[in-house]
Amino acid sequence: MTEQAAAVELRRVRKAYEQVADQLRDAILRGEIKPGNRLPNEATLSTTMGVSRATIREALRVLAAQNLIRTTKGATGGSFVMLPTADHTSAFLSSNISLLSQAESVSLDEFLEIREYLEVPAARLAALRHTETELAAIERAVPEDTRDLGIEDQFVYNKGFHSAIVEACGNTLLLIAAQPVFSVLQTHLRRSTLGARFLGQVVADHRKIAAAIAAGDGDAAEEEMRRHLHFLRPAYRRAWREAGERRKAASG
Amino acid sequence: MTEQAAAVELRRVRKAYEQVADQLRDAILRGEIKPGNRLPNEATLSTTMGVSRATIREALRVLAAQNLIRTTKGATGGSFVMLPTADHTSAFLSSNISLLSQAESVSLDEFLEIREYLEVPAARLAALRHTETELAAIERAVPEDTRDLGIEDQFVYNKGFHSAIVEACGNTLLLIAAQPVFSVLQTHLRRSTLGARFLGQVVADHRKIAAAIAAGDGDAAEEEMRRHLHFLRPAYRRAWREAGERRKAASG
DNA sequence: CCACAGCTAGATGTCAGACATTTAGCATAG
DNA sequence: CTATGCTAAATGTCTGACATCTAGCTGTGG
Repeated sequence: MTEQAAAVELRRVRKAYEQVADQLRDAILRGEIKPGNRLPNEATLSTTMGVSRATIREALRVLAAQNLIRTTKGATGGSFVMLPTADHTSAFLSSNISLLSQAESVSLDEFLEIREYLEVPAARLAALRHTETELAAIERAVPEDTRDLGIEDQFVYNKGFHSAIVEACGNTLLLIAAQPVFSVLQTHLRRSTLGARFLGQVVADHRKIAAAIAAGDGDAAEEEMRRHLHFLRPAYRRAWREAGERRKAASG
Repeated sequence: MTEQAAAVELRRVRKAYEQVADQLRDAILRGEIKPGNRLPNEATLSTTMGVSRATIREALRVLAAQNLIRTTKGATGGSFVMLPTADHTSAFLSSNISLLSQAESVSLDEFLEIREYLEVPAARLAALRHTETELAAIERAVPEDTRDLGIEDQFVYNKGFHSAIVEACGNTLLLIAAQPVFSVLQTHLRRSTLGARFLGQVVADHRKIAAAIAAGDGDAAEEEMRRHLHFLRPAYRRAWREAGERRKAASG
């Protein structure tokens, strides 16, 4: 038997760059290196940790991809600890759930469902807590007249409107969660063809929601947003179905 | 003057490894390389993209950090496209919002607020849609008798209970969003001291919620969960305040 | 015919050293 | 005083070599 050695408590070898990344990440997470501080330069890290500069660099790329550091060139350059922003987090989340949806491990209903759980409260909170600036942004995101707008412009307004609301709700976490959901839904809708009637109704809904928010009427904002989201559902279902067919055609 | 060249439309140089990472990411996101497929090996990528292997490797580390690929050694090894799982996404989100909270750019109220928006609907959905297995998991996560449980055990049950519910709600996106919020709140609570009365009430609440879910009563589950979360608030506020003081003491 | 040890090919992991490039600040000439 | 150019310090990139891991093949003894 060769298995007697099993008692010696052996772990899988962790790759050197993973260990380096882990150590640095822990130091950052524990606050030993604070946001804005510079890490030791690559040569120093290399000698103190006993690995080559190439290994150090691979570890730094990992941390950079996680938005924990940012690296710049030049005499005053180096790797600086950075706080991940809401935008970073949203962007990452967005690409991840986009992949999940592509792989059909998340259904359209799940997207629609959680969107309602996030944006309906967001509309209420926006009505109750919005600042002047935020309200102005919301109203600016509703076009005056839709007739001379191209389809692309409509999408821009659309995105701007929903962004403005979740930003006005005063809850960063809600913002982080809601943006990616909306963004994934939109990329699907974008490939579908939409009628003028539909687009007109969207703008009309937006106008009603904006009015409720401006009036500070949380109940109305909530209700209008809920109706709006329900109104959108058939369009999303159609777009989703079409996307599924495209995918099937491409792979078959 | 040396500024006349401004007309030539120059862009900031993107680092080579970023360009490589972007190209590969796009190919993956567009579905040109499907989950499970293997990327060309590093040497091949190196020659076809016209950069050194070191550069390729740095790009691969970036993609790996974003859970888009996984790299293994050996003859049949290489870099394989991988679907990010809900767990991966949750874990990343968790570390990001943990940092945001440390930096005090997200307040406790925001955490409590969004937790309610996520877990209250989750309780309702769990009541309406749970499977046998999921219900069993929920009930297993409520201890029969709390008297012989250590504080650590209570935390384990606690975490298990909330996990079981969001898993039973049948919405992966809700799961992805709710887990990190809960997890960050718990790490704060864990460093606080909690009385036996408090812990007893927590278990009693959990039992009521579990009963409502078992009965398939969505309204009751929703209401009990809301009451439970409101009951918890003072404890979180105290824990959060203590954490703030600890931080201040450490830095001052 | 089977089990097993060892070999081998193919891939990633790591190292060392060199050179290129960028950037800020300093020194210097006009 | 200003503009120019030099220099130091850091990251960015390349090259080539060697180490290590892993699956599968291969040959051999039972």
